[in-house]
Amino acid sequence: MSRTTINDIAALAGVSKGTVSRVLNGHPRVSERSQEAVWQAVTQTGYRANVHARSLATGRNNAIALLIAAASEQLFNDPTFAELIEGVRDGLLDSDLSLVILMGGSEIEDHRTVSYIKAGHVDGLIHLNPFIDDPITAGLADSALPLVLCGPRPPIPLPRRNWLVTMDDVGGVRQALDHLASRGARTIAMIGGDPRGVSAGIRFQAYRDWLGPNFDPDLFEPGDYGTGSGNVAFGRLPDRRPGIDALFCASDRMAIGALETAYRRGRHVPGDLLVMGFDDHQIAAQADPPLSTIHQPIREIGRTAASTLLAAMAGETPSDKIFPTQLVVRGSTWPQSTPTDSH
Amino acid sequence: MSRTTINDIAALAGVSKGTVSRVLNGHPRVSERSQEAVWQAVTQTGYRANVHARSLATGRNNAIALLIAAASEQLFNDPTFAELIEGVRDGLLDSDLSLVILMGGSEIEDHRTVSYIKAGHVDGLIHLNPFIDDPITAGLADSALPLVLCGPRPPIPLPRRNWLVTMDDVGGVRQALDHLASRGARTIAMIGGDPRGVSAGIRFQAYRDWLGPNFDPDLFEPGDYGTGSGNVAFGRLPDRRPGIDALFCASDRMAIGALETAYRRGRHVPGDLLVMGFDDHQIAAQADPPLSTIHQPIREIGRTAASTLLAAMAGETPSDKIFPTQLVVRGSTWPQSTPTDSH
DNA sequence: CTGAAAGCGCTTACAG
DNA sequence: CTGAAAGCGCTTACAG
Repeated sequence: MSRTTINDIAALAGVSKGTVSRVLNGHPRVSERSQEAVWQAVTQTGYRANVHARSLATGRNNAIALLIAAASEQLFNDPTFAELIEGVRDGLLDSDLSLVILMGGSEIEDHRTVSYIKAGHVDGLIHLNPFIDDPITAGLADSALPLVLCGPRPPIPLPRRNWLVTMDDVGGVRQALDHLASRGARTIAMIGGDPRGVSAGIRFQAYRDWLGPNFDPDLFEPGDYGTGSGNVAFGRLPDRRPGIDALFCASDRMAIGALETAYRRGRHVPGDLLVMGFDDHQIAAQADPPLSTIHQPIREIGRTAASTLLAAMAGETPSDKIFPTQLVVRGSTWPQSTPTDSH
Repeated sequence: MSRTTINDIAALAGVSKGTVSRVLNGHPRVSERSQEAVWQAVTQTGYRANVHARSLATGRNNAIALLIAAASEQLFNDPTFAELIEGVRDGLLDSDLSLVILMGGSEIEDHRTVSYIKAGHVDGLIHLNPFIDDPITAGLADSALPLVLCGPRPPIPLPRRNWLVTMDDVGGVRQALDHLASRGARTIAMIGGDPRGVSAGIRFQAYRDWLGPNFDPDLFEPGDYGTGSGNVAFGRLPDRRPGIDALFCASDRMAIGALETAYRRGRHVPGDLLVMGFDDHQIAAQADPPLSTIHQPIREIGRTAASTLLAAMAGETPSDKIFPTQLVVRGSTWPQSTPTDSH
């Protein structure tokens, strides 16, 4: 009934437990004979090393944590996260590290997450969406663990060893606005992202800078990246500021919400309103009309975050990675196409 | 630089490490004097016990795993999961167990998840959405760990010690269909849920049983719980089977997709089509018209799953819990209300 | 109430 | 190539 241990294997294989350990860890100088005997005993018994004993002996955990600032419904509604997580898992696939997902949100949960990490459960960290004043990140300020941020650096102290793997927010915003301008837009409004996140502020600033003297606070409405907030925001903008002929949204989902509201209000896209999203999720291509947007290589960001962390944990010194975005033009800014249901 | 250990605390407090351990674990018989000295030393140094040493000594992990069959985009689009997870976290809040989230999907990931559990990282399991032929559950068939299923029992061998915490699928379906009938529906179509999951089959069967001799395969269309699949499914149903005057969807999101398609096709809800969802998410109340639906106490299911597991881990023998559902009537089946935008 | 000691199951220099 | 032994940092009977 009691679990088989390395001693059982040693006895079965007729070697010392030191040799068992060497075989299990792929140590270079072990005789064929020993190897065979050990593997035979291992498969026969279904033996698995006790991870705690191993960690205690080596000081390593073979686990990394995926940090998520808050587990709101919004988060779970956001395809970006699903893709980012998939990417990270991809990047970990041929390491044997396990991935522990930790979420903040309430004070208790933030505290618990920080505790878990400080208790030494993991060897490295990937933070998916640091907030501006992120309590988890803040709680780790004096940690020696390597941290990879998927997003811009928040303005608070970080662990000493940290890296950035993200995409070029500012460049993406410019691509969108340049494109709208090239399509003849004169008055471009913006619906921004969740202001708790760092990138929402950066995208807003990029928009403001691009407009320069033409910037008008009435042209901007904050959102939370979700469809509903796009609906609401575009319900307000045109009343407050007439003459809007183009709309740039910080996420595809908000753009789709806005599209819906525009439709209900009888505004024709792209006929009398150009609309752009940001993300290039599946939903963008499926929208009616199909949504022009800024493509970000989310999955690759996730993968790269993982490989960067692996490198850092191996003692290398990887570099930050900022991926370029890419303009994707579809019906919502494409005057030629007249979207119809039939045909 | 090296981490403080129990020995450092013992030295600082002037007691043996046995006493330190007793204080830390709240052992009943320790002198005030020792307690104070130890806590003082602990706070002064910021000491935290090494979890691996502790686990090795006690044989316990103080961690449980939350299993998710597959991390598709659909999953992350589903508010049910967010709520369920929140509920579980709620239920764990005043234990000091940590929650490790493990996901399956590909073969590698399923294997990895099973491995992680078998390697002895956790003391208990909560499975959020067992599939009919769930590879993770199957991999754990001979496990001695307690398992709580949030959903119906899949037709494959489970760990010996398992419990169900879920809601009454069949009752919910009947409530919906009875309600539609009471509103005068004659020909009720259904859009079903993700057929990989166990409850989708049960809901379909309940629908079929309810219709009895009136059941017609052409009235049923499978979906995946997501909005898009509601759109698609309701795009097909009326063409294939004229005369449909009511639609029951296995999720609110599919119902909203169907509502959209109905709107575009000029069908008036509830005037010439009654529509019901299932879940009672926020989005149901916000839909246009507001969606009648079947309320399930998701958050409480999550909380109860956690407390049931805690009880099982403490050696008690909790009972299964099947929560009743509740009918929620709104505009989509409420003939009196004529939804309009402007008041 | 508390100390000394054994033990949890591994890994890894150290000799040979 | 390999065994014997020390050590990782805790917990917990066992005495006292």
